[in-house]
Amino acid sequence: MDGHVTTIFWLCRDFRVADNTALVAALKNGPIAPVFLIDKMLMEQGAASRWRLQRALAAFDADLRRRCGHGVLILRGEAEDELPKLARRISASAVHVTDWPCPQMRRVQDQARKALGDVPLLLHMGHLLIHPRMVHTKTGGAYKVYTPFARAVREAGPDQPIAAPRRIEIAPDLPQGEVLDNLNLAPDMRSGAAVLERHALDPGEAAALARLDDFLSHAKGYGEDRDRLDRPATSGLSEALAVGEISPRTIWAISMRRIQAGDTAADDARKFLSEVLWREFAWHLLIEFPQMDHRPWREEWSRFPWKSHGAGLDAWTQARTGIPAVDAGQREMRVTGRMHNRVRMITASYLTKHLMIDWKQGLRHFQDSLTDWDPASNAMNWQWVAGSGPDASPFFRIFNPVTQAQKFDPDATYLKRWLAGYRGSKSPDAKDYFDTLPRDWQVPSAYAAGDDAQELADRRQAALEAYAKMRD
DNA sequence: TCCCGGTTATT
DNA sequence: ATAACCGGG
Repeated sequence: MDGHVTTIFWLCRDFRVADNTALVAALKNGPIAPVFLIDKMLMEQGAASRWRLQRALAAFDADLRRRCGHGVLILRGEAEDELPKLARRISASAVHVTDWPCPQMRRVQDQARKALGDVPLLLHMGHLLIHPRMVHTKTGGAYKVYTPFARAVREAGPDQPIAAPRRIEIAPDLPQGEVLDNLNLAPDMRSGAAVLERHALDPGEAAALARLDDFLSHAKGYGEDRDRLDRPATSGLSEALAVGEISPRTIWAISMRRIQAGDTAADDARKFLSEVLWREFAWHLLIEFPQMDHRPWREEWSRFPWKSHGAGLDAWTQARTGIPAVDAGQREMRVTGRMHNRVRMITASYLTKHLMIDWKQGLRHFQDSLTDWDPASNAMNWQWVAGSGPDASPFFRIFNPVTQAQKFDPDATYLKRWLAGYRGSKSPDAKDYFDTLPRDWQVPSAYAAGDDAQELADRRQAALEAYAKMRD
């Protein structure tokens, strides 16, 4: 041993230098080969989130070049092939990976580990606030309810984030990889990248930190305003968290510091942290129950008579249900890649309860359309809305999409923003939507207030009856 | 992180 | 007349 051992730093998520335990561990013994893989798993994830991930990769690559003059080695291929090949070529002693603890990634890691043989694959958990094995009930099981889970995490106290490495040394003689500027990881994106681009938030680690700082400086009112469709009260950090441009530990530490210093609205900042804990809860559930994205968490829900396809689903995905809040939300998502959180609940409730269509169909549509797609949050929240998840709302909690809009968007600002022509709206965002439309899509010609009340009531009644029957 | 229809309290 | 509250689903 000469004291300088080359290791592979396999970048999967967590595109950042701060609080990156995999990066620090890889650098400990010598130079690194920072590698990102364009593999089957990546190309099978949703188009919008893949588009967003490419931006995260580009930002990280630029940051790395600034710091050490060398970017990320981008290889096309499967981990089980590419990692052993690279390890042999540069005589790497180990592979350190930024873990992404979802079932798809676990399969990729297992195959890579086998193929790597004597070269160990070392997982570093930077995607979560706290390791799942550190949080369990008194009887040793996983938490199944949010509130005690959140209390347990708060009491355990998340670890402090670790500093960015001072110096990043890159291994010599790396092979030639893909050229970042030539990559188009999301050629299949339905709305087209040009529209999304116009509405995109800045990618990258520095932008995420700046957004957190700015949010905490204006957090007052977040607790109530976060539900308002017409007020920009949220942190806007969901994309950055999904790709790991900022770590939940960093969010936790900075928020707590500012709460203690009296430098932010404490109750609102704490409410924000409780939302970060919902994300955490979703990941712990997915790790405990890997079938979370395709099997009902409560077994009895496999008996529910979901419809799995049909005209209702097309109307829902194509923003032509005729229900203003539902269509507006779908248009917002199509144009920006994001959807207001409450509108996610409203549209999801309408799909599962009024249309009685299987939540897995909605999960798939969101997975393909959201730039902040997160496998754990998406699965948990769909099951929550459908009624089959832990902490689930009982099925009879059916959102009324009309009264929800009246309550959380009293002046119809949000609806006018996304529905061209709605109450005379001429919003540019609403017009952007038409740029994304395939020729064969129809657009509702008008939204008449009140016409849908009876139909909503009838559909609600039908869903309640199906629920009662399921429970017999 | 609900809806709805009811009752009671407040103007 | 309407807001605020309540209980059952």
